[in-house]
Amino acid sequence: MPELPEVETVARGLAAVLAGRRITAVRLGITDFMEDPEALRRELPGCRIEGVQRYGKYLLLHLAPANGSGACGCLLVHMGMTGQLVLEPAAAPLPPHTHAVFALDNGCRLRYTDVRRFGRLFLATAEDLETKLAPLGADPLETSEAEFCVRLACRRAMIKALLLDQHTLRGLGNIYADESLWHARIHPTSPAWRLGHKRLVRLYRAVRRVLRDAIRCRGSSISDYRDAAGRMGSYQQRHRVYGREGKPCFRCHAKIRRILVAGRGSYYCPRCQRAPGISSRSAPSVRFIAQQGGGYRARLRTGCSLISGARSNHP
DNA sequence: CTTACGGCCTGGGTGC
DNA sequence: TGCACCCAGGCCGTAA
Repeated sequence: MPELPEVETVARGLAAVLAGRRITAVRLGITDFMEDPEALRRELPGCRIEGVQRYGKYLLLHLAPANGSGACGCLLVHMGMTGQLVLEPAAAPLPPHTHAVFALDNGCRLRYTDVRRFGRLFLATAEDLETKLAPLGADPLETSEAEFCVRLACRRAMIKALLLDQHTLRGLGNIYADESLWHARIHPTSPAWRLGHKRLVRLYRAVRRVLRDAIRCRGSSISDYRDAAGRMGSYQQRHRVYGREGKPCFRCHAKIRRILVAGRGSYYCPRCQRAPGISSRSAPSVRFIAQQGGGYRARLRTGCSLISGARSNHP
């Protein structure tokens, strides 16, 4: 399940090798998950790959047109749950469920393999790119503590749902949301606005630490994930809660639980991550907000308006 | 507008 | 052996 760290790992792996390469041929298999397969077949051959970029969970291959004329395009790849984008010698045998093969001018090929076909392949114009990417929220690794808090502090939804919501923050998925909440000792069903500034800061730091560590480990390989060279990541060995139902918490040895939050299986420690509203001692609640006085709320208000203004000028 | 929820995509794994 | 069913995660439409 490629989330931010996995897509970042793939993007880095591809950027090193793909920059400057030309696509010589395109071969497609099952195309029902591509928006316009004909456009891929028609437009891609001859294109030069200018660069590779990650945006949330999207991978962007920036393209220069075949003969130097015409509009620049961008191949947008979302790897869904089981997508793999792998660069390998053209002679390697193609694994099952390979649905797109891009031959390159250096004898290598880039293949897209996806068992579930929950991924997306899309040839985008600058305009398409704007439509797709502008609504996405902030990148947790490029966001300041203040902006992170402002985006969440005025929301009434459950914190786990918000971490998963790509319009609030881009790049987090189920694994890293759960891991971050464990590190920050926050219960997944806590309403965001009840967390208070202190916990939001803790969450901000946890999210960034988890994502950075996961990138360092080249991502988590739960089932299908492989990097651009076809290698597994190793962050699954560092998972503290994800997939560990019934096993002891690394901090307190309580049994990890699994509940459904926002329709997703969510793992947490019932002792370290207290349910909201149960312990009046630890709940931030109304008293906390009252203590902060108008200053805190005023900062939220101005912050919110700043954000909504800044939202429209994404790349 | 915000939030909650259900359904959809697909096929591997499980249990009978 | 075969079959039905559950589930994964992102995203979208709908309803409150």
